[in-house]
Parts: sequence; C-alpha cells; structure tokens
Amino acid sequence: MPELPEVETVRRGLAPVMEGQVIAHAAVNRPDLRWPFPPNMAQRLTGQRVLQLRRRSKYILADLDSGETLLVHLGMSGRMLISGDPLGQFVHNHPTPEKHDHVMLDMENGARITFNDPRRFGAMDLLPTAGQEQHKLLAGIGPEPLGNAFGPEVLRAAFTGRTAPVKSVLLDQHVVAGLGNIYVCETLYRAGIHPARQAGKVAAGRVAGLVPIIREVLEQAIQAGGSSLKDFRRADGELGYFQHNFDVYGREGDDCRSPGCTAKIRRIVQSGRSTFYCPSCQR
DNA sequence: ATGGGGGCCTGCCGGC
DNA sequence: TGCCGGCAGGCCCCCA
Repeated sequence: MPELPEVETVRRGLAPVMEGQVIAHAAVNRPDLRWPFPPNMAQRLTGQRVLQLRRRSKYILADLDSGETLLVHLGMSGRMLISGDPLGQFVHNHPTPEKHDHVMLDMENGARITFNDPRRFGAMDLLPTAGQEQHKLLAGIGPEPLGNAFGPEVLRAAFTGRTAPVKSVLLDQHVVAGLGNIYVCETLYRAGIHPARQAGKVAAGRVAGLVPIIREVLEQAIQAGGSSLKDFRRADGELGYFQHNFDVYGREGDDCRSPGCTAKIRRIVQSGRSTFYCPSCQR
C-alpha cells in the first residue's frame, strides 16, 4: 500500500505524539510479521524515549535513547493509528483491540500507537542507531527523491544500457527510494513516457525531465495526505485524498484527461503488476 | 549483472 | 447465500 507519500504522512501524524515521549509500555502480540521480531522487542522498547521520528524511503525510523532505532515498514496493508487523546484533538478515545493489531506502543502522554497489518507484509526490527545505514534492509537503497542527492545524473546512470522497462527501473528501490506502483504510473503519464519502453532507450532529455516530475508528484501527494484506496489511513485515522488526482492509476477504460486526447486509459501487466497508461500520450 | 517470476498473507469484489 | 478466481499500494529470493 504505502509508498513514500503515505509513509511520510504517517510519520508526520505520529511525530507530535511520539517525539520526545517515553514508551511507557510496549505490547507485542505475535512473534513475527514478514520476519521474526528481534529478540525481546517489547522489553527493548519499553521505557525508551523516542528522540526523533524519521523516514528513509518507505521505512519509518524511531531513534531511541538506548542507542537503538526502531525500524517499521508498513508493507501493503500496515497502519499505525493513534488512539487516546494526548493533545486533545483525536477522535478515537476508547480503543478496543481489533483483529491484526500486532504491536501497541503506549506513550507516557497517554497516546497509544497501534500497528495493524492484515496481510503481514510489514516488518519491524531494532538496529543500532550508529551505522544503521549498514542494516540489510537499508543498505543499497537509492537517494531520497526529495533530497539533494537525487538528480538527473542518478537516473542517467541507472537508465544507461538497461533493457528493462522504464517502469521496472523506477520501481527499483536501489535506483531511487520510495516510488511504488501508483506514483510510477502517474510519473510516467506526466512525463509522456510509455511504461514498457526500455529504460536505456529513453532520450537523455526526457530522463532528466523525470526528476522534477517525480518530485512534483510526490510533493503533491504528500500535500494531499497520501492516497487512500482500501487500506491506507493517516495516523489520525483520516483518509488521504490524492487518489482523486490520479490521471491513470485505476482508471482503465476511462478517458485520458489530457486536453484534446480521445484515447482511453489502458491497463497492462508488467512483472506481475498492473500498469496504467495512455497509449496516445505516452510513447 | 540483469530481468523475470514466485511467494509471502488476508480481505474484498464480481461472477455464477 | 456460497464458492472461486482475481486482484491489491511491497519486496526478498531464486532461477536462467
């Protein structure tokens, strides 16, 4: 589910009730998600102060004063919901544990953070804050698309000589961090690039042009609080609304929104995943 | 190295 | 109503 904008939306929602706060109690209701939890995870979380809540790619990272960092990935269906009323502004006051509530963090300020994930493609781990970039899941991830390390030369290098479809290369987290199925489709539509085109055959100017488009799509989606299809909720339980701004994703058979274009949006399957595009606007 | 496919899970929706 | 196939925002791992 969650791509960079959704994860960033969750992080922003959690930060006001988690940063600077002590985890008074952590409850872990099963031994694993996608992978086993680290040994004694509940004990290693309980009593720790959250110094900072960060995001790297699609991971949420909570630095603890124990010198460890809690890493959280939402997978396809993961949510982190706030309950309780620490700041006097949240609706969900009396939570009853629900199915698939796997981990709960009770903060000193009275907020409860519940990690719920029906499909359990999500993950949690604890890693040393120092040298965390060596962690298996973080090592080799490409630059943040909204950061200074990302630019035309990054894509140029990744695209050159590649016969894989441009869509696959943009989905590759080693190339650039945080893009998923939705935002790659939307990016390629705005760029006018056919998703099946071989990456190495995209003209240099169009490759460079992808950079500001990727940033624009992601920034607009963050501004909208992410996209809510089925599962995604912000940390306060509200829906994101960027799904109303999709040009192609999920719009198979609908009219292309480009002025003057009479084509219908198509869906194809690439590497087992749906791709939506306009056959007329994207070449 | 690179590209493609399988698999991990649950839930929902449409068709019969 | 119920069953079945297909589909879903991710990503590791294995194979050719």
